[in-house]
Amino acid sequence: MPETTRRTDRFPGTRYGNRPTMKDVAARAGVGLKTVSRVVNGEPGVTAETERRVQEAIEALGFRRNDSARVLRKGRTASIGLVLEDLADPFYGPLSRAVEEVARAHGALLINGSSAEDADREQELVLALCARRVDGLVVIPAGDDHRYLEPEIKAGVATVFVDRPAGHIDADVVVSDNYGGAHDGVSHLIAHGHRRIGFIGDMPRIHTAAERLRGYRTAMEDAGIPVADSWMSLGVTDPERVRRAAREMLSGPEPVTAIFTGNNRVTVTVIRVLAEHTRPVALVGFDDIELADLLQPGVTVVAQDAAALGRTAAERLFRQLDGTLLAPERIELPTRLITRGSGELPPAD
Amino acid sequence: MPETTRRTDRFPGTRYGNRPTMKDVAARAGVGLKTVSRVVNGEPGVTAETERRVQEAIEALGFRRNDSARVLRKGRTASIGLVLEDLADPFYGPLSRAVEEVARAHGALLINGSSAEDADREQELVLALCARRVDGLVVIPAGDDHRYLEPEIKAGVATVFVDRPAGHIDADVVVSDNYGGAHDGVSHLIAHGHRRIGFIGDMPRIHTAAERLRGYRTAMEDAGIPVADSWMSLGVTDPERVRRAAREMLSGPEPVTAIFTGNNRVTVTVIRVLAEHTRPVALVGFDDIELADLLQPGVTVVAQDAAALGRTAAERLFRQLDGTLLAPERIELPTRLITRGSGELPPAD
DNA sequence: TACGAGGCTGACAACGTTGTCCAGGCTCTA
DNA sequence: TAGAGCCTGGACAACGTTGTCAGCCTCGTA
Repeated sequence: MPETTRRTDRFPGTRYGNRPTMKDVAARAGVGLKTVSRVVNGEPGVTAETERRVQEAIEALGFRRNDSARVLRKGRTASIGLVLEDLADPFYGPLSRAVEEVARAHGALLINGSSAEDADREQELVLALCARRVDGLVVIPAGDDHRYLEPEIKAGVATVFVDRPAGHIDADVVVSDNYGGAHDGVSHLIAHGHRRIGFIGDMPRIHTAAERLRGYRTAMEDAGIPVADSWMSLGVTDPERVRRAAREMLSGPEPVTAIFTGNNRVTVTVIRVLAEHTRPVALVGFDDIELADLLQPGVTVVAQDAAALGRTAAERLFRQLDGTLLAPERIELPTRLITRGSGELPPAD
Repeated sequence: MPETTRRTDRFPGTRYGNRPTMKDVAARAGVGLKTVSRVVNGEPGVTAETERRVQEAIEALGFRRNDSARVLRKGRTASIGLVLEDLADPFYGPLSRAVEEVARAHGALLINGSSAEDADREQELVLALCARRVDGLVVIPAGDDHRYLEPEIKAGVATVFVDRPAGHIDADVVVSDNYGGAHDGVSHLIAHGHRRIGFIGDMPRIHTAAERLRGYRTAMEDAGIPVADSWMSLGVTDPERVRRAAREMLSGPEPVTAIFTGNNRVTVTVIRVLAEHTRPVALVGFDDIELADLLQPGVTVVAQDAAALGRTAAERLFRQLDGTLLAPERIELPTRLITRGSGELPPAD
């Protein structure tokens, strides 16, 4: 029975049960505490025979090093935090996975949490992660003021923002070329003869939404097409309202012949609306969606590389931790137009 | 400047930078260490005036409690681990999110990792989580021997397996009714007149795959239909081989008129094959897929409730931690047949 | 006025690990 | 054979926090 058994009496709430400690292992192996530490960490300076005895004791007691104590002593936790909007969103799965792979390559674990698009919850999560002393943070911001992070960053928490820039602080950020992608997508529709093109996107206070809107506006302007207010629907994101917005654009006095959708969720809903619609309407969506190629017609999209966003951000994070990184920077990854049919439909008035 | 500044000189590797500690806060506020602890933890027995002074010092120094030290002292980490196959798989997103929500409701953080369907990596991850002293583990097993977890469970790490049962140990497990779901799906095809029904699934050493295969076999048997070997393709999972397997079934001497697919990835590939195929072939797939309703025809599926799996497992985990839970149990959640068209096509010979 | 009760506060040890430093035993050489 | 140098092992403090406990101060009451 390990020496530490008594503990439970004093802390009935503990869940460690009676985990053996290095002290217990040392006692059983008949060696000093530090010798056990050396064996566990593969440090040199231990005879093969002593090592064998220690290993045997470890085995017998089922000892496992307590990393909390280790962290306390060493100062590094070898873990990083990832705060995103919603793990269940198919866009974030690959991103999260990419961050994890990079972390793994650096021997770090990933702690993550969903902000549910709520600024307070984002802050709560981030600060909880800081209290855990994660070495670094990858944050997909929900809020637009991140000054609360200043003391943390000053204290050495590496931080990289992804998908949207940080608010009111100077930090690394990795984003997609939202403006350029939207510009490409809308120009593509224009090149196929469309002039009355609708836009359905999120609230412009969200950075990505604002940039995509700007891409739409500029592409129209570049082509010399004045935009009617009724062609734009902003801040609309729940399916029911998207559906209504789409129907209005399609049936107004100046009905659109094409729609550009600002994110994957909107795209899916609009596809449903168009499926019920008799007149063919062209569609280009921001973000790729699964099975887009199997629909009739295939859905033309402006695709972001979610995995690349995550990978780039995580790599930058670890470069901050290495100390090989200098000033905060903004990195923009290109988007890719994937033509599948829906964006190449001619205007049908 | 906080007193702990010196630290950096001694441990140049540390990333804490110079984080103020409670000691620093105490010094600045002119109070004792324990008083700071009381304020930080909202314990009673502190005058309003003293509390104000402490809060002020906390603010000024940017202090944040070090949870590693707290954990070491208290014994509970208020974090749980989730080990799954691949975060990027759309099936696991909602599951992971559901686990997170339950954890959040219990004030715990979620640490997760992908095993990449590799048994060694699963073990490595699980043990790393145990070294962090997570309070509990939710595991979607990749390997089939979990005896390595015995000392951990004995030491008090709550453990729940999801989606597939644990190997060689007695532990809580939450699974879908894979057998029943597959039986329903295949019976549905039979009810629509099919007799030559193909099955494409994963290796039967994977529990879910074996159960689904059993559902297929039993449904056929129940209908008195002998199964030709050429109708079954097992252990096939990469797109190229699935494609080949499907084509062979469709063109053999006894061509199938319907296919039952064993998981979402297989289903997607088979949909692609059928899209190029002239003769209409019925299809029912295990697992729901996004946009399945928008394809022509809509894809009939046997849907699992991934979120419910995660939620149920996590709740059980916390009941283990509460101590309100008794013996390990196996919980089976029902599946649901969603008819959308592809499963209702009549046989076309 | 003296005394006890109760409210605040702080000193101290402990959580399990690792870095530092020293002791003792060995080998090797002059 | 003595001294230098190396190798192995252990004692001890420290990481930042919390539980225990004892001391002090104030207030009410006899």
